[in-house]
Amino acid sequence: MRAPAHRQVDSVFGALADPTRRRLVETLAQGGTVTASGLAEQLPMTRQAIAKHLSALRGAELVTAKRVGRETRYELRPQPLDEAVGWIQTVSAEWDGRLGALRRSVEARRPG
Amino acid sequence: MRAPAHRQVDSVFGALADPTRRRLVETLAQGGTVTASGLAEQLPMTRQAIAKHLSALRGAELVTAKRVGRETRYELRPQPLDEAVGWIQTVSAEWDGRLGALRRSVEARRPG
DNA sequence: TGTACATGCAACCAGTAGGTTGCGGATCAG
DNA sequence: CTGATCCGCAACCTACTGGTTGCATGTACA
Repeated sequence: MRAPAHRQVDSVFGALADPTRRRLVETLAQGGTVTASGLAEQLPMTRQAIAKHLSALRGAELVTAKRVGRETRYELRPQPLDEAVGWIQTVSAEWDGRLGALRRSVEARRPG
Repeated sequence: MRAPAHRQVDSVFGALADPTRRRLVETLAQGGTVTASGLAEQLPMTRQAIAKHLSALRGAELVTAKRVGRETRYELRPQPLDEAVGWIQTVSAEWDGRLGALRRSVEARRPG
């Protein structure tokens, strides 16, 4: 792995920050329309706007693009989502651990 | 619950999209310095910039602010992170389910 | 071959986001 | 009281982002 995990977490959270992009991810997860034009029909914006969003998702490696004839099929690739979940769980665990330590210290201080 | 979950997911992913903000969350999770001035000393930017970021985190309810004397103590509040993880897991589950259905259909079609 | 559809690329535009500086108001220490 | 902090608010600037339009390319098909 060439790129450090930080970069990926960054691009993944960045990609997920936009509601339209999350909507696209949801649609792709459900196996919905997989071309930019098809997706554009379901949303109030241009095909090019959708294409840009798909490009961002591809940048985060959340989506793969495969050209089939004259159309481009997009497919979800959920692995990078694990990176995001991993970051969150690390932070949560650290926080919980610290809370646990605090709790123990309080109980030690007040042994009644 | 007054605010629909969508809004919260939106603000949470939005807050987490910025590297500086994630850094702040990590520091707070480790129980590090909890005032804007203190955090500013550890990062190459102004106290006001940090304050803005903390404001964004507070907007996502990822952080609570408590005034103590002349300083403001910030504390992590990890619950909203669960919303984000929930969204991701929903998407992943749908995708996996669809892949499972596809696999079953393929096997049914090719019963050798 | 000619027409219609699906893309990609580039230019352009308005709004927002991240950052800075410059205040003025509280609060603690001497 | 005075000075040193710590803070919040507001104005301002720049860069990026989300969107649009226009155009040129490539593929399907009659």
